[in-house]
Amino acid sequence: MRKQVAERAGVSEATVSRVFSESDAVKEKTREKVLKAAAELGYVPNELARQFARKRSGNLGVMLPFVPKAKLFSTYYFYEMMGGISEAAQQHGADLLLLQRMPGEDRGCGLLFRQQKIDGLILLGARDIAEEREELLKLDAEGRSFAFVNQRIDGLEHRAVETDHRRGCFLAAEHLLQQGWRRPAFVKGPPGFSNSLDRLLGFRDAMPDELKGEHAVLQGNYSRTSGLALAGEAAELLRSGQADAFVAGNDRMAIGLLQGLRQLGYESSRDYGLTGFDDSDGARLMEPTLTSVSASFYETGRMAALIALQVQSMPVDKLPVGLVVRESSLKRT
Amino acid sequence: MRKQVAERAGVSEATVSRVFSESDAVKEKTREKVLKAAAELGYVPNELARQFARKRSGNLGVMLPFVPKAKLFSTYYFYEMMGGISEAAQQHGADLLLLQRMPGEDRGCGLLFRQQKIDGLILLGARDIAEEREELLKLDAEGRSFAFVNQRIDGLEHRAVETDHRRGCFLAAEHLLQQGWRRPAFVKGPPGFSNSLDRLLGFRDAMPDELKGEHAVLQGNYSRTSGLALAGEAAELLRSGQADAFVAGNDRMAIGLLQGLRQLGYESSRDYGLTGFDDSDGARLMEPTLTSVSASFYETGRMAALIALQVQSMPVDKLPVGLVVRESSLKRT
DNA sequence: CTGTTAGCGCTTTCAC
DNA sequence: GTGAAAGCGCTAACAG
Repeated sequence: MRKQVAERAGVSEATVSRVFSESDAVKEKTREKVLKAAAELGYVPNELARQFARKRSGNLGVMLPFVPKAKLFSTYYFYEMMGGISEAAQQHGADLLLLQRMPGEDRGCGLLFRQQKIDGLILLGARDIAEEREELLKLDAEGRSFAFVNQRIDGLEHRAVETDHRRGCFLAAEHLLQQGWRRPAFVKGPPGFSNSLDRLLGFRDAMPDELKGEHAVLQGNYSRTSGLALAGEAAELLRSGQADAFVAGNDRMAIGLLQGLRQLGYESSRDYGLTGFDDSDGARLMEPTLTSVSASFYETGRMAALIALQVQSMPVDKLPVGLVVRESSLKRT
Repeated sequence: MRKQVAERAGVSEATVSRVFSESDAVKEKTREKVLKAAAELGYVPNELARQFARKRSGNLGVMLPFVPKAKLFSTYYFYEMMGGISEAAQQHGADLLLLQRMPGEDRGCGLLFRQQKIDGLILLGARDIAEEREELLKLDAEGRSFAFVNQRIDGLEHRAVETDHRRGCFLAAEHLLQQGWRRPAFVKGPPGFSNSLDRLLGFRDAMPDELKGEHAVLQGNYSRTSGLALAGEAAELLRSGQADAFVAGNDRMAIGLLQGLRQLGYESSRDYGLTGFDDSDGARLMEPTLTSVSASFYETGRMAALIALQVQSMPVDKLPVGLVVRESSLKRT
């Protein structure tokens, strides 16, 4: 096939290759002849062969955490992130290979590189547990090109792209206080994710000295269900006056909490203040609408892709966040 | 590398290949020797070379429609579908290559096959427009292995996996009538998608004879915003008695409509009945919760993948749907 | 600028 | 069962 193109154009196969690689300088005249011949014969270079010869698959792997039925991270988060990743990949001519971490066997990420299935990798649900940290450190030591998202792992700061979780929850808590709520409590995400802690720290940053050590912390797991389950505890805090508002670690928990508290007769904005985090679609759908913190996950994904594709190294700063004020946190007067 | 493994195991390279291909019969003894040698040297076959030699990339392409900022399809729909696709792919040893159709240039799907980037393809946002139909018919004629989802295209029935949209809306409309609502109206999805029409037909199926030609139809585009925008028209129908309930083509429009009507003073279940379609997360979040039709998009995706991977041909039936009754459609007495 | 010549790492006949 | 040898379709020196 390529041979015929070469013949037809009166050049060697190598020249055909050059034309399609767009790399080497080829005389414009020759170029045209080759392109014409190729068009006439309907020739398209075989990417697979090209990848093989170049020893680069051209694929950017995206590793999803194993999400059984429960969605580990909100679909909104996922979708936005993928959008950014996809854009960056497209811009740099990479294809996206979607990988899913399996429950038992974790087919080490390193394998994917050694198999040459991918040139770069983005990890989406990375946790800071020994097992995983070890694997990633090894990957880094091997010089693999990868990035992960919204997670801090000692020694791998150059591979992490993070939103400013801390500042986000700071803004949320500060806003509640400004609204006149007196004793915010925090609804925390699961351990294993550094952002669970970071968000709590941001919340604390906003507390006045007399509350610094005093506020309540409820433990959830970022799911709506966990928020729902915490409603009883939350109601007790409200009843006893230990809290009059909640900064939730994410929207899903906030939404669950709101729904649970409603069943117990408490209405946000009237009886308590509430904020979420992520500015997900759900925040807009709620009644009342949920005050939240927007973090550009699209940009986060784009950034991670750029790092994994080695077109850019880590930015110095965390990605910015913004408070989105809606009804749930406003104090009805 | 492979050579060393061969030497160390005292066999030829061909045998090493055989062991890792798991295909040819190799004496158990030899097999063990090779595996041992490979383990000691940390040898892993290069997938890229293997794919090249086999002339099969092992990739299942998933083509997403171009979704600028507005999400063409709900993220829920997408996520579920991907789950099913991913499961099937994993089960059959295929990797997922995520493709995104670009706005202007549609880099024909055929190219991906000719480049050998993919062995099979799933189209997620296929529309029945001339341009697209033509491309797909050509693809089919070329004998490419692909499948698309929730769309009917003449001559490509064997490549489509569909939910029973018609029955879904039939169930929804029937339920409203049983609840005592007298004049349901339909909120239709955008043209170009056969399911927009199918859902309308299902709705009609449920209408008693005297309403068959009489019911109102509002035109939306499957987005929440479009539902919101239709609230004025809907309110007018309610006011004039031309309608007292709405069967929406999907949840997003139903949610938008519910929100819009609320602003105008109409409450679902009290002032009108309402159903959605998709049983998305949002349906559960609403207040009141939204009655909807659940369609197993997970299964849809799985099915499509099996077809695209040629492990199975089209099932005779459309995938089943189920009514999920929640508050929005119940007549308050 | 262009042609020649080796491979890339694996699969796959075809003998033995 | 196993080995030898011929590619797969392209890239990448190296000459000229």
